[in-house]
Amino acid sequence: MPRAKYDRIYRDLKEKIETEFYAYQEMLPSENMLAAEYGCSRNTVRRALAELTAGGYVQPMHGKGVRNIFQPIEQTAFTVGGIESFKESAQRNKKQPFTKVLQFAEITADDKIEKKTGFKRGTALYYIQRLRSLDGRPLILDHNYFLKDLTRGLTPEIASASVYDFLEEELGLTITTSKRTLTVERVTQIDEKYIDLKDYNCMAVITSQTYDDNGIQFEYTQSRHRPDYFRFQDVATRRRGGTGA
Amino acid sequence: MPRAKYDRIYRDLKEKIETEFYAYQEMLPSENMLAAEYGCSRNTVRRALAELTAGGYVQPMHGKGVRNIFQPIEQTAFTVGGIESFKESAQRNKKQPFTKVLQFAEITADDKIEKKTGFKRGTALYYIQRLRSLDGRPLILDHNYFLKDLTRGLTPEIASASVYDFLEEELGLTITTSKRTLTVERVTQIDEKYIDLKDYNCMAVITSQTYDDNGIQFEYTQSRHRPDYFRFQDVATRRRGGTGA
DNA sequence: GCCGATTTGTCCGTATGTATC
DNA sequence: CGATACATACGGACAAATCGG
Repeated sequence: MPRAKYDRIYRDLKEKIETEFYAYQEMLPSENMLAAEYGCSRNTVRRALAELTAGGYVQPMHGKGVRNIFQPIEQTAFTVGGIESFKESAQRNKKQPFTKVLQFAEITADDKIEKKTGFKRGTALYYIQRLRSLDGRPLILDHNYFLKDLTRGLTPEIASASVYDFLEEELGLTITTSKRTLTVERVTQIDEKYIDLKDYNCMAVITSQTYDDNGIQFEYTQSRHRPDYFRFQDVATRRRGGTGA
Repeated sequence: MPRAKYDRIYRDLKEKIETEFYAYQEMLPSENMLAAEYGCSRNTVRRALAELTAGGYVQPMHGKGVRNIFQPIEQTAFTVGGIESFKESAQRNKKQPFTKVLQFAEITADDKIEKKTGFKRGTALYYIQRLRSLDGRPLILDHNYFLKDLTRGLTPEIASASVYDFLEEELGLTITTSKRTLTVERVTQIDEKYIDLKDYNCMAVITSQTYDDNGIQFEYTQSRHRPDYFRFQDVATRRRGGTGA
């Protein structure tokens, strides 16, 4: 698939920022310069810059220019960022991933599951429980609920490889947005059974509802991380007034 | 301050979504309809919709329309979202805030502080330690480092009221972006001294570097939350290919 | 302080592509 | 196939902020 022009510009600038072609705190060329350089309109450059801004790479300053504010981070822990499969995250963190499927079942949502996951009572689901290891060390316990209608054909084999690869490449599902909530919860017996927690008595927990490009929620996941190997990153921009986002 | 047109449209649509004028999973009017309705160009509508999309309110579907995917969340814990002062967060969570200043000092950054906060050695800083309570219950311990150059005039009195109000309204500072990292850390003696942790032996920790509109980092904060009253929310959108953001 | 050049911010109208129905 | 809807891209206009002379 040929990429959109703004996306190529975005990637090119991102690369230049990450490799410090532009230094930290340095000004990028003006929008007009970039437009000339890339042979496109100013609007197209602005679109690429907007995405860099949202990602915390640059900071536009009215009347002055656009400043590079990207600083590389040290990667000691397992860093969670955008919507990624475990395999992709492991790759980005340069760790060897391994997945063990602990449970694989087809279930029907009851009232309790509806309240928890958002799937209506009576909906057919796959329920998967997996233990994730990085460099041989078990760190994450995943509980997944997948909407069977949209993920038909899931098997334990796929669950131990990559569900997202299967959904996107085999089923042609387009994963779009994910609403995530991060909390800290007490360890459960299952946590203790599979993960070496030292003396920690709690886990970092990410619960997420993920939607496809039709706006249909096809996944609910609770991902329980060993606390000392967990790190979540985020860039926020300030919105004044209103009720707040 | 007169608001931009796209911002008024954004707020209006957000309001209509939150009050369920548009039902969950309902289609919004088409972009052309909205443009006609608001008396603006389609581009302006698209800008408002883009922000709603980024906030997880709607999901645009190529060739079909724009779907409302907003679901209100229950607010049992203290929910952290965008860049907000403690006062603003408390308001949004409908709790009574109270702040006790435990320490207030003017310091100079040394190597250790530089490594931790990103402020260069030799930089003049304010260091503030505060205990935050909601509805009379102490829940959060904040350690702030403010760049003195940009926050001159800070006092313990301001620290117990609202630093952000002071910075924005008195000093005219414009707070723009914040890079945040979320981890789970062991409790410290200070945590235990001020916060009733039951038998929890860890805290939810948000560290953030905050920038003004000149791209200057003026704040480094470590915010330590009692785990059972902590909740962090986020909406992510999927980016395929590349190295991943 | 003023003026003009530069730069980002907002908004418009239009054209074309692509997906859905 | 045609109508509708979102996606991308262009070019232009003007506003607002900044900076140098």
